[in-house]
Amino acid sequence: MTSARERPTLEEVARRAGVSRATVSRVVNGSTTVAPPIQEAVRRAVRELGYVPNLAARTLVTQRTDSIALVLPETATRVFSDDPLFPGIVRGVSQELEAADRQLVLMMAGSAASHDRIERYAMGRHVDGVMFASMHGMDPLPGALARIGMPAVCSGRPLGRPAVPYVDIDHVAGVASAVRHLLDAGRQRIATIAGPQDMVAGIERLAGYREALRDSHRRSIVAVGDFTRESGAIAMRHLLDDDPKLDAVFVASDLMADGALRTLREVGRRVPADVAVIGFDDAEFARYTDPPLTTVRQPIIEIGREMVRLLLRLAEGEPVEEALILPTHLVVRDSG
Amino acid sequence: MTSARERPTLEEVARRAGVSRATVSRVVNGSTTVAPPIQEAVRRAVRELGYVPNLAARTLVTQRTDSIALVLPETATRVFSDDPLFPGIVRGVSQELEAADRQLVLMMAGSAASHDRIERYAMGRHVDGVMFASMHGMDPLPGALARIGMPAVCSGRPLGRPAVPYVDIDHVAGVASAVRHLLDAGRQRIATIAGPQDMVAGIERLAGYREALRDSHRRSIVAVGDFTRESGAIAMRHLLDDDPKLDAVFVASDLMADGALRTLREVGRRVPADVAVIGFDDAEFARYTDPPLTTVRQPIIEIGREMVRLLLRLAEGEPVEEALILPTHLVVRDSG
DNA sequence: CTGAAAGCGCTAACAC
DNA sequence: GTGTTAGCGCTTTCAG
Repeated sequence: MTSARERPTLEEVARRAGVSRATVSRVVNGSTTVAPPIQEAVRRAVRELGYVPNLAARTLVTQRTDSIALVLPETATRVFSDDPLFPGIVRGVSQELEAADRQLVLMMAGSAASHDRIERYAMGRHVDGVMFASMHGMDPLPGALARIGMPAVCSGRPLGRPAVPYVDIDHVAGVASAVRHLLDAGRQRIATIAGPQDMVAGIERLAGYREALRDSHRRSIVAVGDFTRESGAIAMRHLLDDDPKLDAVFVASDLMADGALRTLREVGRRVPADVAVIGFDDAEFARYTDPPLTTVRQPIIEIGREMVRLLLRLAEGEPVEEALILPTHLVVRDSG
Repeated sequence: MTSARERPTLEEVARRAGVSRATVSRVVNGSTTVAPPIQEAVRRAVRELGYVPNLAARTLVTQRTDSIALVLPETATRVFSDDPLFPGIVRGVSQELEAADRQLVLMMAGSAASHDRIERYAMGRHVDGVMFASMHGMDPLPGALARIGMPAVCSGRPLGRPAVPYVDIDHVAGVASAVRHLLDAGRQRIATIAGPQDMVAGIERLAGYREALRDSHRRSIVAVGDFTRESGAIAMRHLLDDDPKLDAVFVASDLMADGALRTLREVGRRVPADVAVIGFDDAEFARYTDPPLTTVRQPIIEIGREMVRLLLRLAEGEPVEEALILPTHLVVRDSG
């Protein structure tokens, strides 16, 4: 079915068209400095031979591939779970890359082995730049790439000293707006379900909560989840055990908030009458939960787009800001 | 931040280690025929210089990239929608590729421009092989790739004369088992919600339905959706308009079946008392619909894995079967 | 406007 | 075991 048919090279096209390799190269790459009749002859030869340029050869000399990687340090299962973050980032990135006529190469690194493979891939200059999203812990890869001159950017401030530019949102301000809203509504015991503490979004949102509560002299009531719906449901139970009288909970993601809502329903607490719930993300489904979720909106698609813009400028050698912090805002619905 | 720092080449490493390029190449590629002390010297030079092989150069001579593309001719939005097919395929493919230590590059082609870009990418030998899933209409790309000797496989029989090997399921048999189940339960008026008629899964499942009904001399009642939940809900309304007395419906995907369930609930029909519903896919959520969905299970992860196996053998030049048809089986739950 | 020639960085025979 | 050498297929000065 698939034969190892010899592929024609520039050389052969040139011979057939009766010109030099250089001329064929010019025509193939759309140079205008070639006489029309010759252009035509070359094009015909290309067509007849079914010539397709060898990208590796081209890359070797031009030092560019016109493709950009987006690496998600997660398993495929996780990336394709119901977490709305991944689709949002990918959509934003796709849109912007499309506009720049660059190929998006999506890579998932759920294991150490795949992380290594991606490292070789990116360090080997198989792409012109690399974007990271959903990073855990202190991944040395962005820094390593930057060190060898490979453009790299992150979504979410990298933990540790940021070695590459990043775009993130103002987590602390976002959480503050949520907590303030709860306080204004007269809530007394405000708990939180935090995200994983190896991710900056988890850490910052918890910090934001603590800070906001400290300002109003309340005590923190904390449970930690991992951004999945299930972990939210479980965390809510813990919270209820810890303080049966809590009357509000700020949840670090809508998915976890949905899980929390389920638990509250199961134990017979009314939302928002007994317990107010505020999520984070403003995921599509937050409008359809029962009751619809009050949540902190983050411009997730915009994050994807900004990453691309940053990366392309970096690749052009232009100076770029160290960080781009996008604003969030509270979307009030029925849950709190 | 990112400097265009000169990257060391084999040459420089060789000079520093006081050996030849060939020796460095051997060490880097793990050849055992190098004396241990020299190996050590080379490794040190590599480390000190931060040498990383240039993949384009390597590819140019070896003619391989160790990466494989999975192209999904859909927009990112669609790929990351709630359709469980994409995650399943990607998971199966990832697992198997991981085992083979190949890099997966995922490409989405939601527009004509991106389809073109992918064509250049694949034809240009940026990858060692290409897998296609979720194909619409008669895409010429798989055939074009095969023609230039680039290994390619599809999931789902390509429309038209298949130019490349493919793995698919036995749609007709799967549907037949569902319809037979309905018949055995004494259902009289069995309708169907078909999938899009530009996709083989849509076409075949409808054909299976027609065939099964013809055998039992019933009349067909057909509405067509596009595999989304929403289209299932709408199609169900049409069906009810067409034949208010229908007492069963075979739906070509679980997502559409879920939409149909919603419509039935809205118009006050009980499932399965008034109307039996059978879906297709055995998606995870089918267990949690109200009522839980009877459905035709297809081994979706296995499809992904088999695609990879086929592709790798193809790439090795081994002979492969034209098609691999995986079995389905009915999973009976409460809906019908 | 076109061609000749010099590599891009690497691997793989083939000598030594 | 290790080095020498000849390219892989392309772009890009530089002449003409």
